[in-house]
Amino acid sequence: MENDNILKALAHPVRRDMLAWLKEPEKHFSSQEHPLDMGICAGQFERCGLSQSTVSAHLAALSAAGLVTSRRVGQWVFYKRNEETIAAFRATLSDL
Amino acid sequence: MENDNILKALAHPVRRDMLAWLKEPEKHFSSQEHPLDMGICAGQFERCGLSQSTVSAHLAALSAAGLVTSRRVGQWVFYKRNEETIAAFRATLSDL
DNA sequence: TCTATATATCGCTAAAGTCCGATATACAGA
DNA sequence: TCTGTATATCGGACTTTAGCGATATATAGA
Repeated sequence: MENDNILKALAHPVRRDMLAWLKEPEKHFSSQEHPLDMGICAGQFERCGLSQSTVSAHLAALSAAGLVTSRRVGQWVFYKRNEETIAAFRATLSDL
Repeated sequence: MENDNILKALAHPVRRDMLAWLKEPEKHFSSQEHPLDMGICAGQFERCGLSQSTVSAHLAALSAAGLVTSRRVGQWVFYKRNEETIAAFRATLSDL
């Protein structure tokens, strides 16, 4: 659990938005065809206005930091928050 | 209270070290000539191994983020943690 | 096997961040 | 006013990050 990757990942507003959206899927991704409890598929995040390749890179950064998990199902990749890592990170910030 | 500046400031290991050192001044800055409760003067942070100008820039980043306060006394500038901002930031991270 | 869709990766450019030495500014004290 | 010390700012080199379009890969379905 390296805090450095996490803090670098959080140092970008788009990635923070993505994490925040994932916190309330039913609120932000009701348009998704797939059931929300599978996670949110990557394409949904293009709503941030950036290109597909850039969105993919942001998701990869969140994933590398351990802030989200991903799972491929068919042609889609579904993302979910990784609450364990997030909670652990928050705990380390208690003694910031 | 701009979270963006704070997270960007925290996204650098040297600046996190600086903040951590300031948490226990007696532990890390016992060599300082001035009383520790005035704060820690900028030069003390050059122990990180970076140049004076770079250290000054890092301190400026921390200050711009509101994570530290600074006070000039004579030719020195003393830095202290800004616990209010830090606590408020930690609170916002509760709903990360 | 062919086509269509979703995602990842590549190659590139632009912008931002990091670092340094040199210089400027602020202050103290002679 | 002059000198010495502490800190800040400037200018430039270098690295990293962010963004894009194009292409590659993975999968589904005909």
